[in-house]
Amino acid sequence: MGQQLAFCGDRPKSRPAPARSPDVSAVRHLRLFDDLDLEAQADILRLARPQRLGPGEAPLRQGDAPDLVFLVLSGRFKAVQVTSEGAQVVTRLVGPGDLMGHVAVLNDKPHSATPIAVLESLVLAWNCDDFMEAMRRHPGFAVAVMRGMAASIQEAHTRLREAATERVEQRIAHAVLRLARQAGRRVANGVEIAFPLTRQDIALMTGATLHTVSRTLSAWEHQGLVDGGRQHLVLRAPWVLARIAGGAAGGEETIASAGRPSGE
Amino acid sequence: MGQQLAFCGDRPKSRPAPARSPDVSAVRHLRLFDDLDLEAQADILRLARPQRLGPGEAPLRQGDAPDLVFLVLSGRFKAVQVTSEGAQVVTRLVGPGDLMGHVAVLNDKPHSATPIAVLESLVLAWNCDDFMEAMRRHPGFAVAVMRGMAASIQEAHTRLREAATERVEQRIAHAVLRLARQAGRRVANGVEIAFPLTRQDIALMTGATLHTVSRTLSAWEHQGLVDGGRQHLVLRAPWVLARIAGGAAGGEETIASAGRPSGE
DNA sequence: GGTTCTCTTTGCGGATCCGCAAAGAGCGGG
DNA sequence: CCCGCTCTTTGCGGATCCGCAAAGAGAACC
Repeated sequence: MGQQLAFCGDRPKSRPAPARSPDVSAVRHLRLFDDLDLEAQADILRLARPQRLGPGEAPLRQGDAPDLVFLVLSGRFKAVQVTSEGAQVVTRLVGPGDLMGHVAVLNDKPHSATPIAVLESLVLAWNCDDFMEAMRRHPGFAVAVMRGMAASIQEAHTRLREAATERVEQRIAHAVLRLARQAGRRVANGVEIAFPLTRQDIALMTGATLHTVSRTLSAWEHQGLVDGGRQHLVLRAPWVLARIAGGAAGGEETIASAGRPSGE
Repeated sequence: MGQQLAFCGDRPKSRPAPARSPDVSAVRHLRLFDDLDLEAQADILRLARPQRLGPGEAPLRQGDAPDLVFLVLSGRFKAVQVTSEGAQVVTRLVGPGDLMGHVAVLNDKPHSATPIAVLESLVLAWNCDDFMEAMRRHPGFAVAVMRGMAASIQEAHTRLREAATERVEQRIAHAVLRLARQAGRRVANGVEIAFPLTRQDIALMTGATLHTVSRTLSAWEHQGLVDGGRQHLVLRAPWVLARIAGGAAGGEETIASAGRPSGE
């Protein structure tokens, strides 16, 4: 918090053992550990320290020196980037199996965003030296981390393309569909975004204003495409939203007018 | 040059030695090989095959299955992504030391963009299996690859923020400054973008139209901030452009009206 | 239960920037 | 040397979407 830019090796290598060492069973189902044998998993986990965060809390802050790497076990975070002028963006949504802080550690630059918990969350924290050492000792781990980064790059480039070529309504459609894929839960009327999400959040993800997002969602609600609510959203007709995202003008489209939902 | 693309693994593991095995001296100055000893460098290079591409040529194409990974030794590429509707974006600029195709290989998905050479270029190509094997065998190499990916993520997120929060003129300013940093060459009147760059290219990088870019550059040229030309651009007053990028309105700004160029 | 706060909705004017159109300018090829 | 190509410039109308403003709705707190 108040600490100056201090690089990752300032802390003594042999620090006191963490309160409780996390159990392998907590992570073995994550794709990050797929390729690793039990011994490697245990070796990596031995260095990790569990940490719990409530909504609104952040494990690290934009501008901080990169000293820790986090793995999300449960819960969800939104990574918010703030410019010097005060403008904000949500660069990505972080869920179970995703890492936080590794990009800054690898770049050896200050963290470029603040991941804010939107749900009660459980994470594992590594000292960044330990994290790098784990990757050097277990190449399979390094490759798994890279896979996650590759997915992150693809998503960023996809959003970049959307931002450059699509109108606001299409971008919002893409955003909510992506949210449904990443954090959706099947409910009676459709797919629910499974964490508190404000219109403002969607605006920060799409480069639109709060007002435009509200107007768009209202219109969709009148057409029966979504169910809105305070920090709450249910997609009733994802396939129609997909058509809107794909470029169909949002005119007089209704649930019935486009292909029905066969498989997901 | 005219050789066909072969799938990843189609070729026998112990294939005949390439026409000429690339020399370690060609890559040892690249950051990608910084942490590796000579033996490791040689081991990785042994599997690589050099390839030359002229302007307009592409080592791989969007939609192709990921079978090869390329390292740029010299020259430059622009990565172009095309949507099904025909809209285009330039997702990134690739120069010496950068990789191409690795993201798709790691994701095990088709390539999401086509890197088009804008200069006579020399690259090294790995069979993707060999590339993965090299990373597993040399963790330092894997980490170096990751550093490049981390930089790529940061740049993408930066552009995402710009696209979401800035006006066109600011985005163009940011884009040309980034170009100058990545591919700039000091000349008498300022910094020259050292490869053929059309207004259309800048438009595809900023999410603007060709016309708006042309208008903006014309205005800057009248103010003496840049020297334009066919596929050609020289930044005469990068510090003023930096002010514009930072949010200063592009009104009656001249070279003299803002801080002078002390250091770079 | 009332108050306060955040979040959401909706209206309206206007700046930005696209989209179409057409004419100039540099460059290579026949 | 002229032709044809691509790239660039410039004008103009109009749609999109922001920015300001203000009221309504839901949840939390005392």
